[in-house]
Amino acid sequence: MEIFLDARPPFSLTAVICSHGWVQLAPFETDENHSTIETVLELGSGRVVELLIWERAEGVGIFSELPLTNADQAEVEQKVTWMLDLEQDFSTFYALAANEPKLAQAANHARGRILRCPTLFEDILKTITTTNTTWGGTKRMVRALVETYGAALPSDLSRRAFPTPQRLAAADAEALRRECKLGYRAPYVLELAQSVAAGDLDVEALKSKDLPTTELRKRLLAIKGVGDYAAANLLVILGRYDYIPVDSWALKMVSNEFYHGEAIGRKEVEAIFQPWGVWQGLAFWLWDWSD
DNA sequence: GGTAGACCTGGACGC
DNA sequence: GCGTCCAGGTCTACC
Repeated sequence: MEIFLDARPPFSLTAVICSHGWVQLAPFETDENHSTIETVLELGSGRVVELLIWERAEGVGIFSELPLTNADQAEVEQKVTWMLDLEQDFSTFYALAANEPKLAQAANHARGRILRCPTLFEDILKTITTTNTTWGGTKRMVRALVETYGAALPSDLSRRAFPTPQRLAAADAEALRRECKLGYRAPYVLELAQSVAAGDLDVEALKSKDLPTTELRKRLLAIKGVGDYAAANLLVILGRYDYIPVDSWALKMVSNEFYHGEAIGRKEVEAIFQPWGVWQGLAFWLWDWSD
């Protein structure tokens, strides 16, 4: 069956797909032109479905081989709308960016939307697996989590959804360390999964626009394994751009672009983008570093 | 508030 | 093939 969703213009699915490396992490898949997203999703009903998302006039189409109940369809619509940030309005940022040559193409290419996972739980876990490792390591860890603990697609048992908190909560730290090569992150992942599964921590509530960014950051930092970089990365994913995710790559890029390659720290990065105010994280994210 | 050391893995390198 | 070194953020203890 097919579902159609509208997006606030300008919109480009390819721009969302290429917004960062998330599409390379299981269970996301894309085609060689980065024009579609395939993913496997475990729904609240317990059904596991495969979704194919493509761009169409004014929005996206979603294809599911399995027919969906009304409740399943509503959940798919809500999750895809969130994942692709279909309702976001970037007109204020585009007006500011038009005066900056390194950002002037943002509006023309409909850049700004950052690909999200269906749940913030998944985004947090994936962000933790990006810390203190290489991108190759991140991809291995996430693939192993999906293959070991994700629910299988009935029509193709080799394809799995990202594990729910409940599934991960039933694991033990040693197994996560051994099977998924999470290393010292294993107890952090387990603690988060168990807190969410037990209902002690409602991470999905952090998607709320009512929470001030400083409070939201405080709550993210309270999660074991989430430090300054991870919190800023998650804030950008959540559509809050007041902080810059400063990692070693950021230091290198900003140093080369603004400080003649000198050794710099987080404060120097923040000083460059501070004039962008509530948009500084997005200005940093979309900056054209190609020179 | 700032700093040092430990955490863990994989890749690069030298032997 | 083996051992060593290093890169990558966060946590904890300490000053």
